[in-house]
Amino acid sequence: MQENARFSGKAATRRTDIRRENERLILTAAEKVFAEAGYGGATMQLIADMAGLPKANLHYYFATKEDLYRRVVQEIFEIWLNAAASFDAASTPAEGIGAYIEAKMDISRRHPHGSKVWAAEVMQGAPVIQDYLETTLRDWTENRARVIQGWIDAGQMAPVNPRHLLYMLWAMTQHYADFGHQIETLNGGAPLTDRQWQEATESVKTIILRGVGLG
Amino acid sequence: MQENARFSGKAATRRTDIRRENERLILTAAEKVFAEAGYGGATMQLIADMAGLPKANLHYYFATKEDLYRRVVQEIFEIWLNAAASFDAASTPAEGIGAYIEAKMDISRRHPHGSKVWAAEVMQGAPVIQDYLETTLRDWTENRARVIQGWIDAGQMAPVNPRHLLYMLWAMTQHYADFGHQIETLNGGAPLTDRQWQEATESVKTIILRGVGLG
DNA sequence: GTCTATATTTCGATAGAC
DNA sequence: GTCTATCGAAATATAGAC
Repeated sequence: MQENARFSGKAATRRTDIRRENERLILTAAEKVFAEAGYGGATMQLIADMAGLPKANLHYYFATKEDLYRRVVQEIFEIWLNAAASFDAASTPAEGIGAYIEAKMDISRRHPHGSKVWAAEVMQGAPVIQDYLETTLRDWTENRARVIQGWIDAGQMAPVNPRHLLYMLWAMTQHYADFGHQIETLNGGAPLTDRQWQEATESVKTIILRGVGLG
Repeated sequence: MQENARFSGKAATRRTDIRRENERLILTAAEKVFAEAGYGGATMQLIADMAGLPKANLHYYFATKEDLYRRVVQEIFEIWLNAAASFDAASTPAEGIGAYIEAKMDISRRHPHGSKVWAAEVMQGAPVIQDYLETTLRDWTENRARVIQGWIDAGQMAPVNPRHLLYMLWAMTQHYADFGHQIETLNGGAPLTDRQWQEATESVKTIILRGVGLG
C-alpha cells in the first residue's frame, strides 16, 4: 500500500497537499504568535494550540523553532519586495511614489503580524536575516534610490535625499501595522474602518507628495 | 550601628545613594537587554551580567522581571512627553513642528534602546502599559491635535488630518531608532555620523514642513 | 545590602507506539 | 504522518549565610 502510493501520482499529490496545508496552518499560527509575543516569548506549545495540532507535529514539519521563525520572516520580506512593482511600473514620480504608498499601506492592513515580526527582528539586530539586509535589501534600496535621483535630476520632483525618502515611506506605512494597537487605542478602542484606512493612506500620500514637490 | 544609621542623616543619604545608583545601573542594563532580546528573550541573568551584579541583587531592587520592565518602559514614555515642550512653546506651526521633529530625532539618537522597548511593547498589544495609552497618551494626542487644527483653521498651514500628521511624525522620528540597525546596514555597516543624523533630521523637516504647506 | 545555592516551573526537542 | 510521554536545559524566584 505504501509502496504503491510512492508510485501513484494521486497519492503523492495528496501527501504533498497534506504537507502544504499543515505547513500553511502552522505558518499562519506562528506569524500571529511571534508577532504578539516576540520570538523569545513565543512557545511552540502556543503555536501548536493556535494551529490545532500537537506540539510534536510542529517539529515534524519544522525541525526547530528558529527554522519556523525564519520562514515567517522570509514571507513578509517577499511580500514587500513584490510591492516594488508599483514603484517600477510608474512613468512619473507622483504615480510611482503614490502607488508604492498605496501598496505598502495595503500590506500593512492585510499583513500586520508579518510586519511586526519583521520589525522585531530588525530591532533586535536582525540576528536571523542579516544576510538579506546586506544583499537583497541593499540592492533593492540602491536601485530605487537611483530611480528617485533620476527623477530629481530630470527636474520632475524636488531635490530630496532619496534614501531618507525611502526610510520615511517605510516608516509611515509600516507604522500603521506595527503601532496598529496604539492607533486603535487612540481611535477610541476601535480598529480603523475602511473609510479611516483610506483617509490614512490619503493623508500619507498628500503630505509626502506635496513634501517632495509633487502637490 | 545599624540602629544609629537609621537616625543618621548622613548614613541615610548614603544608603539612598547606593539604592539609586544600583537601580540606575540595573535600569540601564535592562533597557539594553530588553531592546536587544525582547521581553521574552531577556533573562535576569543577562541583565545582571551587564550590570555587573549578582542576579539575586536584581530581585532585591526589583521584585519581578515585569516590575523592572515596567520601569524601563515608563522612562522612555516620560522622555517623549517632555519633548512636547518643543511643540507647545512655539508661536508658529513651522516652528512647533520643526522643533518637535528635532527633539524627537534627538531622542531617537540618544535613547535608541528605550524607543525599541516601547515599540516592542506596543507591537505586542501594550500588555503592561495599556493604561498609559488610554489616559496620558490619549489626552496628549487630543490636545496637540487641537493645536494643529487651530493652526489649520487660522489658515497658517494646509488642511491635513492632525492625528495622521502626529502618527507620521512619530513613525518617521522613531524609525531612526527602531530600525537603526537596518539603516546602519544600508549605510554600509557604519552608524550614522553627526553629519548624517543632521541630514536625516533636515530631510524629515523639509519634506514634512513642505508637505503641510510650510515649505 | 550582598551573594551562593537551590527550589520550582517551563521550554525546546525527541523517543517510540500507533 | 500523528500523538503521548518524557528528557535535559534554562528560566524566574527565593532561602539563608554573611
